[in-house]
Amino acid sequence: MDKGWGGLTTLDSDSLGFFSKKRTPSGFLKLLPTADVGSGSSARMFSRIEPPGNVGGGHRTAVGEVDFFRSDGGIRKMDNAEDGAMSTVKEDDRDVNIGLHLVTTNTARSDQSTVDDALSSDLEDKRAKNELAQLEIELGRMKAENQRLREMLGQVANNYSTLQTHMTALMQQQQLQRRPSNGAEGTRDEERKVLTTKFLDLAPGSNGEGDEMSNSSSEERTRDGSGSGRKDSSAVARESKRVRLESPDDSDAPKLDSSRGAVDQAASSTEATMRKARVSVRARSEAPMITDGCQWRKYGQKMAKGNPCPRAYYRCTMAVGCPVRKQVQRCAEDRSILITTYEGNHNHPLPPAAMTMASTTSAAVNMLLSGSMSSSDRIMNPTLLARAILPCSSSMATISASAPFPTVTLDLTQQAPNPLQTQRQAGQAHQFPAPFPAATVTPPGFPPQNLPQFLEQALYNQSRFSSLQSSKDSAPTSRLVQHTQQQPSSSSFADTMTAATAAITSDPNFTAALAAAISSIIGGSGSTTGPANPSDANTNTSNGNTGN
DNA sequence: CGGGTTTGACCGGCGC
DNA sequence: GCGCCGGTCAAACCCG
Repeated sequence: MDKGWGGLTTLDSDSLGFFSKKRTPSGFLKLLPTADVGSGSSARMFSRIEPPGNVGGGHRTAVGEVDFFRSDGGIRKMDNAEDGAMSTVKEDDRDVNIGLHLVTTNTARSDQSTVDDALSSDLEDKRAKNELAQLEIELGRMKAENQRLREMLGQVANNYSTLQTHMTALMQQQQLQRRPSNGAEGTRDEERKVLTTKFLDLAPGSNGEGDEMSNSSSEERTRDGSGSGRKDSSAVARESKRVRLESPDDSDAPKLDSSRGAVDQAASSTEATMRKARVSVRARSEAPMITDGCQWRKYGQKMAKGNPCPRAYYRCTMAVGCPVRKQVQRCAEDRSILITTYEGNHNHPLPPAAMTMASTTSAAVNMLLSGSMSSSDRIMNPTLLARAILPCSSSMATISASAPFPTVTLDLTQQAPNPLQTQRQAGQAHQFPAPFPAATVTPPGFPPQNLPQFLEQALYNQSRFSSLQSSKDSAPTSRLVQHTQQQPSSSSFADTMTAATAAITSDPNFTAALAAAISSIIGGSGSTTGPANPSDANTNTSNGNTGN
């Protein structure tokens, strides 16, 4: 099972947990393939659990002790149902979504005992083979179903993320309008005007231009390059040409939810700019590449001028024709800092683990690159932007004017000034609604309910880092989890934020995890999927790079 | 054997 | 026009 599916794996494991016991005190239980009950329903995962001896279907089953069966109307319990294991998955000629029969095999039948003894060895072999075959079949079916559920959940998360992005942007805008202007801000207005003009020159078409964009990413790219009047780089020009050749209609790429319609339209104005813009994430990490939930294939490496460390080029391989590229390079001044620059827009769903943080951070990215946040605030209030991106961190977001593309730099390497200030900032920050539905299953071994779920997810990512490290470093590195577990269950959101901030700033790996989460959404306001690259395993960073 | 990485070659933009 | 530079390609290589 894919390990990169943090959120979904937990969901699956939870769902499967009930089915995971293959034995009862009295005998085997088996998962059998679901009968053909159609497709498209997440509830159609398992059909029945049956004793191995009944595989052939002709074996009379003992009295069933418990027999849950869910038809369209719900679950009913059939006590002492005879022949329960072979109960059809149809009921009243209607397909049944889930049938779960728990039938024990502890009753020996005296009338068949002699025959059974004589044929016991053959039967055992056949049973073993049948069981193996059935398990393999079921495994395959479950994998397929699992994948389908993941896609569905990813789509739901996508839709949720997009909606939340817009809502957060609106909230941010309202807060800005309500904020009374003081003297200090007045002095900054002049700077704002200058830099606003500068930024607008860098990122044209953030509002009206995108409305005319087509749905084709390649077309958007091409038109973006030529229509803006700016001279685009050759890379983008060739890129658009190649993308058009590789996937002229994106038919190969997994489609997002077809019902996105309105949301897509609302977001289309920002996507064009986001696709052109780059987002650079600076994070301390000893690993060669931060884990961001996507799969990347390295396609080149160059020595960049002015940096003794090579720059590696990656492209997203989670979907055919995904245009997203990223560059990974260490900072020349501080080689413990990993600079990851993302470009492009995913054309496939994002993994839920990344989507959780993504839904939080995409708001700021959208604010930065769309018109929902005024340009002046984008430029001159990086702290606000950073808080929008990471409400609990002291990260800074800056915009580079010298880069060929508008480049947002998220610096996750800086430390929180002090706890009080952090708390105050956290209090001012929006209380983002949990980006994931409350029904999301908490990952195993994870702090329960109280922590805001995006932090929870981030911590879960961190736990993944830790688990990866644990192969090298035997000491469990669940420091952050311990921090959060120390929080009183009734603590307020701000208190939790403060503690989380302390945890964040004290652990470089967590910084990297946050960077990874952020980066997973960069270039895509929507979407994607996939296991983390196994090679992305972070190395041990317990050397205290953050200087704490 | 398939997929990922490495690495030299190639291409286009840009500055002089 | 030339050289530098960033970015990409693709054959060779590596690895599980």
